[in-house]
Amino acid sequence: MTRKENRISEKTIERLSVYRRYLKDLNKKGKDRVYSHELSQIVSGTAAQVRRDLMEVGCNGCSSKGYEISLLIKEISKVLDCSKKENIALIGVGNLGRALLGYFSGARDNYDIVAAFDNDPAKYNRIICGRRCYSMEQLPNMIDELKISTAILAVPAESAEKEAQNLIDKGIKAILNFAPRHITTGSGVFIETLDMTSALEKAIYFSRKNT
Amino acid sequence: MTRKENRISEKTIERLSVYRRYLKDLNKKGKDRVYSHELSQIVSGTAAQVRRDLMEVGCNGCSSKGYEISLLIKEISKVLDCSKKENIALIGVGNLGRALLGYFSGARDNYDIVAAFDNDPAKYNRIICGRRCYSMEQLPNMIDELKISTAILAVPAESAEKEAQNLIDKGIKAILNFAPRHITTGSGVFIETLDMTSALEKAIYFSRKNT
DNA sequence: ATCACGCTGTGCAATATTTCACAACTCAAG
DNA sequence: CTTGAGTTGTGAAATATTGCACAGCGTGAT
Ligand SMILES: NC(=O)c1ccc[n+]([C@@H]2O[C@H](COP(=O)([O-])OP(=O)(O)OC[C@H]3O[C@@H](n4cnc5c(N)ncnc54)[C@H](O)[C@@H]3O)[C@@H](O)[C@H]2O)c1
Ligand SMILES: NC(=O)c1ccc[n+]([C@@H]2O[C@H](COP(=O)([O-])OP(=O)(O)OC[C@H]3O[C@@H](n4cnc5c(N)ncnc54)[C@H](O)[C@@H]3O)[C@@H](O)[C@H]2O)c1
Repeated sequence: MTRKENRISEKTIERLSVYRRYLKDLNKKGKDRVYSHELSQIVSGTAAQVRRDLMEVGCNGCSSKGYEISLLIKEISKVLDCSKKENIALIGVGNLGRALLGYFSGARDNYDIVAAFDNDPAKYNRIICGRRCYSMEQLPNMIDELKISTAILAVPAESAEKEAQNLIDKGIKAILNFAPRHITTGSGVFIETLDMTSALEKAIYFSRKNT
Repeated sequence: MTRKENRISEKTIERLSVYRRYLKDLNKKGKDRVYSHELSQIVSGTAAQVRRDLMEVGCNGCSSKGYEISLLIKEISKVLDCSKKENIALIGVGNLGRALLGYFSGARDNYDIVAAFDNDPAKYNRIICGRRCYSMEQLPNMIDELKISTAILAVPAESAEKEAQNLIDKGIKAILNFAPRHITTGSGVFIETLDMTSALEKAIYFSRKNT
């Protein structure tokens, strides 16, 4: 029994999130069982890959009848979710930040953007999309008070590294970064950068290269 | 000499885009040469990987002096860019769409969101972030007229598949999709889905699992 | 009861991607 | 000129990820 636990890969975690969202949809539509080949279509993979992913959450499938949807949702959630609702902080309430705030605050079961932060005094104490915008000075207190461990970073590229380091210093454990900057971290903090520009340039490239 | 050309991988294309952005920054700062190990830091890879990526664009490095930045930018651009400026369409001018429009229209060298489309009549003909919003009926004409081959899709999840198919039917060759839906396509159309929700859920998951 | 069918779980093969490691090269200093 | 430090280009190894294929099982039809 080494220290190296059964670690689920990043790719699998992403797919589990996608499966769950789809399963919740199916559930609402009244469906109660699903086959691996149905799930495979929504992630453009194979049925085998789906079954492998689902094995990671403690394999519930039954031959010939597929997987029970509500059970699957429960098992995936047991892996993805914390026991209590997760509090998220948004840093940078600009054009993108506001859209994210409107999208992610409230309405989700397992997490919620509970506070927004900006360094523009004009925004302090304003309520934006139902959430109050605080000054950066209030960040440490709020992190402690609300037990925030994950942050969304939507500040300009120039400030991204500085603010990321700031977040890490204050105890944040994961950052979803929208600034087009790679963020280096020695610590065990998880950083996911969603780089829309490179995604768009990739799309443009393949618009010419495919078929 | 088979039909199977020297195809550059998706991952490499993404990194080339990131390198180029960084190189342009360095260039502005007056730097004129760069080593592979410097570039490796901004993509959290190894120097060897960077050198491999750069070989794909026609290896320009010189031992002991590294790569010449302006040449590298030129060579990467030769791979990533089309000869003329690429015209992009935005479908869905909601909260996210407006942010994207503000961010991606104008100011870029090699591409530009030139037109926005929505199915909400209240938005028709309004100028948003400097770009006119058209009705969906005008899409085919604009695609032909402006030779648009890449589109950004920012419509609600329920409409995403339908509108994607619509785009494909009208001749679009690549789609950057922000709706949390997988889009299936038999044809050779390139589809990149940026799923912010699964990215956030991944971050939340690893906020607990790291270290 | 039996059989055929279709699905799951999984060992193993196949790919894809990354890293290692080193020969070859450049340059500056002595 | 020679040496040494430092870098590139790249074959080969190492990993990571995916796909194949089949045994085994549950189900419904006969
Ligand atoms: N808008 C988009 O669609 C889009 C697309 C791709 C990438 N991005 C990236 O997302 C980030 C945000 O983009 P945006 O369009 O919302 O920019 P924005 O300029 O509209 O908003 C930035 C916000 O961050 C605040 N801010 C600046 N420095 C700060 C700091 N040090 N601490 C806290 N807050 C700070 C500003 O006051 C402002 O409210 C940028 O890095 C941008 O490159 C945006
Ligand atoms: N806002 C965010 O930060 C965010 C984050 C993650 C994902 N998304 C996804 O991005 C997409 C857009 O999000 P949003 O917040 O901008 O939504 P939104 O409701 O603000 O905007 C949607 C826009 O699309 C238009 N529209 C609807 N159906 C259309 C159709 N068939 N053809 C053309 N236009 C149509 C609407 O009129 C509206 O203007 C959604 O799929 C959402 O799930 C958004």
